[in-house]
Amino acid sequence: MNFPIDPKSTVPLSDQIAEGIRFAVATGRLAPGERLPGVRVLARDLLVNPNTVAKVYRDLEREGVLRTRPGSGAFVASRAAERCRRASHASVVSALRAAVARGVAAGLSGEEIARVAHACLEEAGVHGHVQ
Amino acid sequence: MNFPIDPKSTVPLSDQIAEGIRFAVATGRLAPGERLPGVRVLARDLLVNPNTVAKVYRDLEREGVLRTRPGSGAFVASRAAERCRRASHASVVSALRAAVARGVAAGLSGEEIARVAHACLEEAGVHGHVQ
Amino acid sequence: MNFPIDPKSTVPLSDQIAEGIRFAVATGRLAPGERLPGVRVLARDLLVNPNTVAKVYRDLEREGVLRTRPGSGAFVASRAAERCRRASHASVVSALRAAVARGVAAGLSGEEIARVAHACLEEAGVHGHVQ
Amino acid sequence: MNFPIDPKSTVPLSDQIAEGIRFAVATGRLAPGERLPGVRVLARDLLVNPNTVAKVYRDLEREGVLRTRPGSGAFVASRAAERCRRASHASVVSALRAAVARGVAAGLSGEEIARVAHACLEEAGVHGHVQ
DNA sequence: GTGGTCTAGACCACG
DNA sequence: GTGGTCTAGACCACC
Repeated sequence: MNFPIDPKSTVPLSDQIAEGIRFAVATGRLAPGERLPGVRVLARDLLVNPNTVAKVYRDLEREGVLRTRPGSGAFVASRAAERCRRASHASVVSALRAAVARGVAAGLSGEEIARVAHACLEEAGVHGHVQ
Repeated sequence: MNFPIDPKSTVPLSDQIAEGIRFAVATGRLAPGERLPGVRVLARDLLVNPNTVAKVYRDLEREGVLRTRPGSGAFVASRAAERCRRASHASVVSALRAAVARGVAAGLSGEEIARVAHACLEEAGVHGHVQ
Repeated sequence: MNFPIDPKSTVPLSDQIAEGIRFAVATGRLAPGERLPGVRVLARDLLVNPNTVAKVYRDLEREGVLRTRPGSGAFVASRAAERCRRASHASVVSALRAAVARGVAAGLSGEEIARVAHACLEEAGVHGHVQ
Repeated sequence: MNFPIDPKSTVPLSDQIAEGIRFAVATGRLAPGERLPGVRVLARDLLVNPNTVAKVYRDLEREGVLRTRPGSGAFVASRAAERCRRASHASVVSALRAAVARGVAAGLSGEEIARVAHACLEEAGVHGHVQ
């Protein structure tokens, strides 16, 4: 349960945190049935207000990703992995689409955008090839 | 002066409009010295409140992209092109970097991310190659 | 008819120009009966829109400082000198009072304010003494 | 957080409020780290619209005088005191310089200007000596 | 017509 | 409760 949060981003903290959790579930870093850190603990880890984390847990419960049992905490729902994989993939696609669109708007050619994307991949250490 | 605005995005309208103008300047679609549409005109075009556009003009003036002369209009500053090119490029790079990071967080391999990026490029019609 | 104008000041251009004329009349640099430069001429000199100068002439006429004769220009009114002296003195006093008040608000002591005032006088080359 | 506001002045309310805050910080009446009154509270105190105060806070944040934390309030930045002292001093000097220049333009001698300045100091109760 | 400022009041995310 | 953004509409000085 360690993911980066950007308080200055325009995307709401709660959305960022929810995505972080969805991704952790999607990749198996949080297994179905596993217990999440308590609201206060996670809030302190992320330097965020407990209310914000509580809202995230509530939202994810409604989304079917978590099940919260009052008094004993929040747990990854049994069917959550597949659901999160789909959501994560869609979110990545839309982020890439937006980034590419931004490059186009900035007047970059496809080659230039591809070159930048390549650099980003290398920088991330995942070694995709962009020619 | 035609760029898309998404009122439902979490990024503020004023930021979107400012970026649209920066991009237009960066690509030369708005030349140094050229006059921008009036606050009320652009506001009507973008289906936005005049105050929002006014704020954008004011911010871009402080940023050195525009020179605004009350009573006569807002104009692209002489040194704006290079400044905007740098800003635009930086903004594209950071968007791509964030998108790739998101892909990594979602557990995608470099190849998968590259494949998606390729698809986005094709979809955008700029035909960069991502293998 | 040469006085400085600051387009970026919050005080309206027309007020600044009107004051410049009042001061010129008060000091005799514009004598009663003398003809002022034409609206367009003064506007070009001051890098200002003719409408603005026209408004100033109108205002000063209503104030009794000028008399405009359609077709032949604007002239300093006969009783204008004394009137302008009074107005100028009042304006100087209020400017000084405001400046001192600002110094007090900034937490400066009377001695510090006096020292700064002294420096300003010397800088202006009029050699008043501030101890 | 008590300073006078003049709604009839040509200088914008927001500028007046910003200066009031800068002065308070410069004189230590507002210490680094201290929390400012909420936007709505200060607005009510000054008989001004909350948006106006919000604009001031935003501008002062950009200026590095405040650090604003959405949801918890606006705070005096740690390095703000020195910055404000400089800004305040500059503002006082320029006001005095302008007032003296005005006196010179009005045809007053250095002695006359100094006498008026003296009177203003006494009137302000700070007892600087202007001879 | 232009931009600049201000008011009034709404919604949102966050503490 | 906090600040941030947006809408709606007003007045002003200037072109």
